[in-house]
Formats: sequence, structure tokens, C-alpha cells
Amino acid sequence: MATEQIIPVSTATSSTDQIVAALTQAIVSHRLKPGTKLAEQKIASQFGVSRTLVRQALFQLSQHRLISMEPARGAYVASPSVAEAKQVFAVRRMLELETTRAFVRQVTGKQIKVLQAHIKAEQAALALDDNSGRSQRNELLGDFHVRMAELMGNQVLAELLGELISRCSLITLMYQSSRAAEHSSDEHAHIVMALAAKDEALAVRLMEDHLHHVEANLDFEPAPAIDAIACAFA
Amino acid sequence: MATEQIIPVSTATSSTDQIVAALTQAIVSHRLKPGTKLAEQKIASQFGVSRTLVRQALFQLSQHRLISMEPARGAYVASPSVAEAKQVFAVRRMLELETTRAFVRQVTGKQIKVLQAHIKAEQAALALDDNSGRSQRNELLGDFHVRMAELMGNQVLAELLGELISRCSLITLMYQSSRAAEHSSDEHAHIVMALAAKDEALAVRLMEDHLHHVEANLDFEPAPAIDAIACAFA
DNA sequence: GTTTGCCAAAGTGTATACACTTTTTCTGCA
DNA sequence: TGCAGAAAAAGTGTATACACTTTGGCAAAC
Repeated sequence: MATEQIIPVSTATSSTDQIVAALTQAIVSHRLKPGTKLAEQKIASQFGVSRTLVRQALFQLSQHRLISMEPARGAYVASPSVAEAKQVFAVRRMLELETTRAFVRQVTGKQIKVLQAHIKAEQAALALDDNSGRSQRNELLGDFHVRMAELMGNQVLAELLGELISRCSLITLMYQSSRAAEHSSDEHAHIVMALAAKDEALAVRLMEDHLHHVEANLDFEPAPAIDAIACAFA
Repeated sequence: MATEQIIPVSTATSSTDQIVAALTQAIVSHRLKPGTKLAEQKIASQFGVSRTLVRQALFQLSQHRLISMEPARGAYVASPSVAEAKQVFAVRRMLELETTRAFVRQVTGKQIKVLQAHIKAEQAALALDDNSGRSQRNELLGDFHVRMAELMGNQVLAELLGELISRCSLITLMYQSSRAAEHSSDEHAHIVMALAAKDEALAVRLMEDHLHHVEANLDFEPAPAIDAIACAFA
């Protein structure tokens, strides 16, 4: 683990951004688990840069709430509390329902085609092997929502939603019970059909259901504590 | 201007946070105007720290979109485009309307009292001299909306809204035509009355009108270009 | 008089040094 | 053996050094 190289996937612009992108992906795909210590020098060595750049990246990630920094103690992969998780989902629901409404009102055929293409990519990723595609699959499922915002031409909304959805990914992987809802892609498809039909009420309801399903698949009960004790005596 | 000391108002925790807070206030209150160059060494000297801390602060501010950083050229106070301004307001409207709806459904008497107290503070600030109170007044008017989110117990929402409203403050001061709507505080009072009456439809409509008024007071027309030509030949 | 090229000044980008804090380890003592 | 405390190791926080880029100005050529 110490000598494992974290390989950036997307080619970002600046050095710091590359580190941010690589760490984000590692966290959101659960290669780095919540609570993991992120020592500056170790990361710096892996990326072949000085602590300066790593520090900048860690600061940025802490702003995105993907890591938490404790003064003089260092950075740790965030482990959002149940309360925070629920708040994040609540905000996401607010934004996405309104986005869906606004989307229907200005939907074009070209936009529908882009979304359909995205869903095709999702389903291709789902068809792959579980291990290799898992991270990419999760990313794609989240990106669907960001894509909607982008297609509306609201970059500010898209960025905000992107950050929220990154946080949701971390939360999902942290609290997911058994296997997460893998019919998300089907639900996306249904939503797009409603959008194409310009049926605002239906589209909003489907989006509401979809987000509800995603959240309902999480296990916010205090069960982990019991499990931990059971494990301790096993 | 070069030797003018920028005095932090609120006592923040870490050194970097203090610089962020001071610069934010300076930008949002228009002591630093859009487009102003923020040279690291100059700011560092004013705060009596090294460039390191200033750099961290500037990074943070650029994430908040209050400044824009151009590679190898430095940081400048952001001057959001008309398109970006409209997007920010659109997102804010989305979030705030939903917030209002959610607020009505779980409103308590204690919450109403807090909001009423806030409005009282707003009106006290409005009663002050224009020059001295202007920055504080603007801050209070924005804080009303953040307070609502906080009272709902959703810290995530409150933080997000806080960032959006900072951006709105910058936009407002940049594009405001003549004098901005100074009856904002009255509109806040009306909204609180609707909240107290648990009249969801009315509260949402009032909030919608309020945000519309704020945005309508901006001058997004390309008039400045014409004025510039007129000035050139004056 | 305007333009082009070059040099100096200023400023940013990254690495490194060092002080101070936290954590770990080791040793001495009960 | 187990614990307390101190020394050492590791790590963070801040400052500084230095290379490279941009910018502004001056001078020479057109």
C-alpha cells in the first residue's frame, strides 16, 4: 500500500489539479477508505513532487469536504456523519428537482440525444466485470446528473452539483447496504423518456423517486456498532 | 492604497482563515474592486506573514469564485460575466425557493423569533449613515437567507448558500443600477410573517418576488459600452 | 514618430529548510 | 509483567530560496 502508485486517469491542467483529480478519484472509488490518514510526504513521494503541491491539493479537497484536516494532526479521508449525509442528500434533492423542472421547459432533441448516449455508456459499464468497472460505473451514474445541468447551459449549477455528487459517492460507498441499486441506469432512462415527452410532472416524480431510491439503499442504522462487537469476539 | 491596512473584522481561527475572511469582506464590501490585482507579496506584507499563507488564502478564495487566478499572472478580484451572474442567481433561486418550502413545514416559534431579531438588526443598520454602514448592511441582508438555512438545521445547505450569497454580493455591487433595492429588509419581514402563518404558497411567492427584485435591480444591459464611447468624445 | 528587440524589474511556481507539535518507541522503575 | 516518562521519530506549519515567466521600459532601427 505504501509503495502503491496512484495513477491519475484524466489529464488535468496544473500539477495541483492533477493531484486533486487523482485523489478525488481514489476517494470516490473507495481505493482510499474513509478515515485513512493522508500524510503529505508520502503522497508527495508517490507523485514525485514536493509537499507544497500536495498541501495545496489537500486544502482544495478539504473544501470539497472529501477530506477533513485537523490542525497539526494532518488530513484524513472524510467519513461524513449520518446527519451530514442526510443534509447532503437533502440539498441535492432540492437542486435536482428544480433542475429537472427547468430542464423540461427548455429541452431540445439534441440534449435528449446526449443523455441517451450517456445512458448507453452507463449500461456498457454495468455490463463489465464488477471489479474493474466499479469505480467507473459509479462515476458515470453520478455524471448523468451533472450532464443534465451542463446541458442546461448553467455551468455554475453543474459545478455545484458535481461537488455534491462527489460527496454523495463517498457517502454511498460508506453506508451502502449489501449492493447498491444497480437499476439506477434504468431509472435514468425513464427520466430521459419523460424529459423527451416534456412531461414535467412525470419527470420530476421519476427524479424524486430515483433520488429516494439512491438514499433508501443506504443503511443509516447504528448496526455497524453491533457488527463491530460481533467481529471482535469472532 | 498600497500602504492601506486591511483590517479583519471577525476573529477567525487559523492564520489562513483570517486572511480569507479579511479579503472576502474587502471584496464583498467593494473595498477591493473587480479586476484589482492581488499581488501575493503586497498582501503578505500587509498581514505580516509570508507568501505561503497568502497563497493558501488566495486558492481558497478562487474556489469560492471571489477571485480568479491566471497561471503565472496572478490573482485578480473576480468580475463575473453577465452569463455567470444570471447562472448564480438562477441556482440561488432554486435553492432558496425549496428552502422556503421546507422551512414552512417545520417552522417553530423560536425560529421566527430569531429571524425577527435579525430583521431588527437589518433595519438598525439601514438607519445608520450610508458610508459607514454600507458594507455591514449588505452583509446583513445576505445573512438573512443563510440564517434561514441554519435554522433548518441543515449546515450543508447553509454553507452552500453562504458561498452563493457572497458571489451575489459581488455581482450586486458590480452591476447595481443607481441604488439597490433598500426595501429588501421589508420584504424579509413580509416573508417571515408568511412563515409564521405557515402559509407555504404565500411564503414561496414572496421569496420568489424578493429574489426577482434583487436581480431586477441589476443592470445587465451592454450600456457601459455606449457610455464609454460617449465619454471618449466628451 | 512608430515599431521591434532586449534587458531589468517584478511576480509567480515549486522546492527546501527549520521550528514546533504529535506520535511512537524505548528504557527505567515499580 | 506492566506502566510512566523521556527520548526519538515522524509529521505539520510557516518562512525563505531560487528558477522561470510575465511585464514594463529603454534603445536602436526603420
